[in-house]
Amino acid sequence: MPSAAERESRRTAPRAARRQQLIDATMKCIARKGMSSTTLADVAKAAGLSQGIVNLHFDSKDNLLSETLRSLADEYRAQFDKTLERAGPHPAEQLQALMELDCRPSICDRQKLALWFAFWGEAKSQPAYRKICDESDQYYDDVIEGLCAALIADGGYTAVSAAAAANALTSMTNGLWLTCLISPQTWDRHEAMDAVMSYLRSVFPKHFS
Amino acid sequence: MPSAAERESRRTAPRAARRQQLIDATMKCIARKGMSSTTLADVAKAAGLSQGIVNLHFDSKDNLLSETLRSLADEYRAQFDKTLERAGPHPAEQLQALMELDCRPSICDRQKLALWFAFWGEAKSQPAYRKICDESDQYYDDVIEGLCAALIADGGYTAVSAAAAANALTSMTNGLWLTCLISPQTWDRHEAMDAVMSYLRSVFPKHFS
Amino acid sequence: MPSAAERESRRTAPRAARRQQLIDATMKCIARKGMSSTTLADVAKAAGLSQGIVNLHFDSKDNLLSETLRSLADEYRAQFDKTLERAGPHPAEQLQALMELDCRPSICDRQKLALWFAFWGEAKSQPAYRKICDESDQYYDDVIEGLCAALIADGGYTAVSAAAAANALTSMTNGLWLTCLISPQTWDRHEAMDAVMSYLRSVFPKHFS
Amino acid sequence: MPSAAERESRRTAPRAARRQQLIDATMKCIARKGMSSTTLADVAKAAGLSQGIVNLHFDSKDNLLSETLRSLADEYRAQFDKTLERAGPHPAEQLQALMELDCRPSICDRQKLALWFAFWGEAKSQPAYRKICDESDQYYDDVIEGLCAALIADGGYTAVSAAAAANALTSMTNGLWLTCLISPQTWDRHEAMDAVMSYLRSVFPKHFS
DNA sequence: AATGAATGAGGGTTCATTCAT
DNA sequence: CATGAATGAACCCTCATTCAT
Repeated sequence: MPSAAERESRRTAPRAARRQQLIDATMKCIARKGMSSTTLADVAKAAGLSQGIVNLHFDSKDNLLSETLRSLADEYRAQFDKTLERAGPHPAEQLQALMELDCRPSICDRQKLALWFAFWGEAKSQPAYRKICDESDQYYDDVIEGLCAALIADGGYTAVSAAAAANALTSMTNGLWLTCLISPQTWDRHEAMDAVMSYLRSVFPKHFS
Repeated sequence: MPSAAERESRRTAPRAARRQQLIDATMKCIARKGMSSTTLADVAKAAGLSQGIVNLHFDSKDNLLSETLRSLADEYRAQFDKTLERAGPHPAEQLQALMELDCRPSICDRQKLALWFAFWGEAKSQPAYRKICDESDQYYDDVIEGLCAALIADGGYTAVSAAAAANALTSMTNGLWLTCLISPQTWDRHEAMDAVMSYLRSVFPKHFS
Repeated sequence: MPSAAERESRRTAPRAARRQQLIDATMKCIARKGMSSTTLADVAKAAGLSQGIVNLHFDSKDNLLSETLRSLADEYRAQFDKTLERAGPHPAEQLQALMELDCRPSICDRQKLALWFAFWGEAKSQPAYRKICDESDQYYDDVIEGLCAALIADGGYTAVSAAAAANALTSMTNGLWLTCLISPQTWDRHEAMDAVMSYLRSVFPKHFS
Repeated sequence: MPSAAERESRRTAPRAARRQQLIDATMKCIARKGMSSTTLADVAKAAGLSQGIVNLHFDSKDNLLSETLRSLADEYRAQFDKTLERAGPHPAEQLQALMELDCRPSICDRQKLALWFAFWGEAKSQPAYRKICDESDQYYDDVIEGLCAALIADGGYTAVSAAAAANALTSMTNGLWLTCLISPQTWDRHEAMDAVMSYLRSVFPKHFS
């Protein structure tokens, strides 16, 4: 006889699993067909489930999409934090590791990027999306600006402020993603990383030789 | 009484004028409601015309959207070329002028950016959009890489290739646009320009003091 | 200076010509695309004229279609009467001539038959069509029944009434048209005429050896 | 409580039942309003169901119409075969039974005939319709020609070929239907049958006294 | 008399949502 | 929980009709 905890988990764990299964299916559909062509029927079929399943678990399509974006954002954040944690202790190492993360295939593949841009494309008119993105972005900016500030303090650089450097770096990775999405055939992972490193070398020459 | 030329234009020009009127209305709608919520009825109403007008002039919604993107791209290109032409003769001046263009209100306002991101969001699944974007992007890359190459040759810089610099610069402006779209309250035109200039100063110190 | 009659004809004759031109175009369209797919734009284009022309000359589509049917019916009637007139004096000759008319290419071609069946297909729900058809049909039946009666009187046939024979004959030609329309590849003009003649020979053996 | 078979049929049979229900509604609408005035909204309302139901079960209006014609053709064929089967063993009996079938109210009523002519009216421009009609017609022709051949062999008739007789007979019934549709007030079931019998008596006098 | 741009009602179709099973 | 048939609002698109030129 299952314990109360077991019963609880048996009731909730599958529920969470179903939700994730549907979110995964949603991601696949949006990446493949685009946001405006993705229907709940597509999602259900991609998940191998029945028509009404989405409304059962997410109440509405809007909600499913928001949760999908949140899942996408959480996934990125987890990788961000793990990368930061596993990098060496020095700010330069950490900064480089974060830049490399954004060029790594697990982040920078057209499937994933299509998702990000799909949501960004609706962000202006969907405050809910903007809010989800904004929360994390704020955090990333703070972290990167902190790392830049540490390098500036350490190296005695005077040509650039921490804010400007952080701004430039995060913009650069976002912009590189766009090229990867629009012109995949001219895009090259190493050239992208080169561009970022060229900035780091120029701005923080003592740390990135 | 209209001249022959006027009479001629009255028969032909209105056609182009109507199309532009509808494209403008489409832009307004997409910026306001998002791509997936924009209906032909919205567009017609925004243009102050009747339901069937769009299909009369564009045959299909798909075509209207493609033409809208093309118009958006043409408009940017016109500004790009004009900026290049009006800038001083020196590559450094031209490069800075182009970077400033991307931060200027006529380009970098949330209305316009929402449009760009709306189309980029569908680009993966709509090859037609990708193609339109790609054509111009190729050209911009070539121009900017050429300017960077000129600076490198002139200044004897060795730390960076022209390709990497161009890549970094265009990515940066694209990325700055995203911040402007997503986090308008934390976005600042001068900080954005600062970030770009910090890169130029670092990479081409002799030209951007 | 034109006389009143000339002025009149100048004003009306072109008008009649335009109407016939549009009716001809309508026939072509219905035969080619079917009644339910024929639009006024199709008709105007087939006539080499402009969009609004039909409503100018016929007020409405319904009216154009009715007039087209009337024109079709008139054309058949003219041929019917001419055939009757040109046939020899004997009822048997006249009857055979009329039967041959219905198998002649000028009547029995798929283009024309498609028109007839298109109107018959709408006849149940369009009393106007039924009325137009009915008027002539009445007349044809009378003529043919009269000829049959003459033959019966002349030949002393007792096996069949004039009404039944007329009924059988007109039905047969109508039915042969259907085969021509539906199964054109198995249809043969001479076999069709054979079938009709087989009836005439059997019923009126003294007249059709 | 439903048996397993009933439960099974409740999941599958309703699907076929719904389709037939919609086909019946379509027939009613076409007979009443004509083919070109029949909308899916009409059909749905006639079936007592909702707007989207037709596309749910038939995917498109075109498909619904084709299936309706097929149903109409199948229904006729079933009656044809049943008539053949229930008639006596002699070819003459069978032939007469088939001719009587075509004059029987279950076949030859204006509702049904309106349907047939509606489809024939579009047959020229809709090969799909022509194909459906053609298939069965081929079969009917073969059967009737076979019966005529048997009679000719049996009676030693020389005046007519089996093909011509079959051709004449089927044409006649089709033609009689047209009169029933167009001139219902002058149409008489017995006169129609008389016309057919007059042919049979004349051509096959030994079998139809 | 003729044009053809414009209208807007109404068509077929899609799809988020509901609900009986 | 899950299904999938059913709904009906709203979409894109067509087209008969109007009207300024």
